[in-house]
Amino acid sequence: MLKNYTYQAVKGTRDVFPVEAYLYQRLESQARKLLACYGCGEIRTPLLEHARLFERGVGQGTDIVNKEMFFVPSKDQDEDSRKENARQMVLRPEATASVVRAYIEHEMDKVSPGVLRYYYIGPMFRYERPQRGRLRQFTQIGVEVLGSALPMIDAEVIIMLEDFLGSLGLQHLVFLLNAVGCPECRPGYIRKLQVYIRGCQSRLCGDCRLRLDKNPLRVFDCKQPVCRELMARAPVMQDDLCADCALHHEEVLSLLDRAGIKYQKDSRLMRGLDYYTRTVFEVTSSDLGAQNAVAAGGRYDNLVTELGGPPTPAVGWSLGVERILEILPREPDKSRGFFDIYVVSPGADTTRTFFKVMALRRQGLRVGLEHEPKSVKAMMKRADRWGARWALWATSKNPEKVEIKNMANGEQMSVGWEDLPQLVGK
RNA sequence: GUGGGCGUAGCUCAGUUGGUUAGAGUGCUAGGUUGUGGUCCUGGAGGCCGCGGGUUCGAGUCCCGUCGCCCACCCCA
Repeated sequence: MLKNYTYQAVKGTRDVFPVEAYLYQRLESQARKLLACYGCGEIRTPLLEHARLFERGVGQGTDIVNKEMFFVPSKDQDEDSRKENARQMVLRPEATASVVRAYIEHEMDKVSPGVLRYYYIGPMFRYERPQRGRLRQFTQIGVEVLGSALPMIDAEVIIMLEDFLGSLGLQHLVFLLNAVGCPECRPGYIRKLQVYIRGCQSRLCGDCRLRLDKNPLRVFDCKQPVCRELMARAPVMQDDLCADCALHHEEVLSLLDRAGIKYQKDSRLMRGLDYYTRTVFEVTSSDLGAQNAVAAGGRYDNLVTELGGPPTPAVGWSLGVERILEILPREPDKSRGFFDIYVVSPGADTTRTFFKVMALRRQGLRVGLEHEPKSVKAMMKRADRWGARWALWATSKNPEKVEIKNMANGEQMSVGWEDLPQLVGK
């Protein structure tokens, strides 16, 4: 809107002002509280990682590393090597690989033997075309549990997620579950699937013909009616699970049943990341647009060795904070209660009032004070808009006393400055 | 990367087949109420109609370009 140059937020990023930031804070503190009950400790890994980590960890064939990474050129490269080396660092597109990297790098299996439970909260970056429910910078809350292959851990992690989503009072959620096998049984299944798909290749859409060789499992995700219909009769992984995977899956299901978790088995559910084994799951919401996944996760028993660590089975999930916020029931009054006290008239001695207010703030009261006040009427309006609980007048006659009005019921009284903390205190 | 839609007060949007001074609601502001908010009434401020070019006597309106936003595909949280 300015003449020549306008500064605006980078595409796919958003500014969050206090009213909305408050919603983030509440969601995050709820998550921290609940996850701590499950024994998860917070882990903070850098937003910057080497591209190699995700190429190896998430997988070369995935969109996330193929076309969605934000590359960060580093400063100390000379011009000649810049082009090549520019691919070295990226803003993290997800955090599982980072957590595993940190786990291996710090030899946590030796530092703290046993099952380790971590959670993280923070921004992720993916270079995608923005749309509803899809930002280039978005926030994830995630959990990673390392060190156990027991089905009970799968169940625990899933219950944790269910518990959290349930505590938010979200409606219209669907919990999808699948088993995707392991290196023992998956390759055989994929060959079988390819044979089936090849059989009806001519009827598939163009995209799916390409997927056939690159990643046949993705054909299950296709939304074309023709492909869906054909894939409805395709062989499913579940019938080809090896004995261990089948048993594991059964036990997870039985635990979830006993926990009273409602889920749908979905043999078409294929996570888009290469590292998943055995249990995968996804929570979707019909209140969102096309990007309807609220949370997703699964078991990744081979990722730690893949990244050079000791054999360490693991499970985890992550959820999209912005997507949660979008479907969270909105409260009508957003900025209610921002101030405990709002000064509508500083009186004759404004400096004195200034320091009185400072003293109240040091005692933990949230006090609003305008240094260039308008008419009292206007100030009252502001006090109301901020949702202040009390409006305050400093009186010129008696500087030790103030007039104070309860904004909720209109009652007004005269008290000393020193009485305020007790009167107003929560 | 591919489609489709949309850019007009801070915000949500009207704006006739091109026509002279671009509107409403909300918000902001001042007053009605000589320190008192949430209702009501009255006044005021606030717009190069995204940007650039073209057609025309005349463009918010038509054409071209460009930038931006949104939605969908793809993919995912």
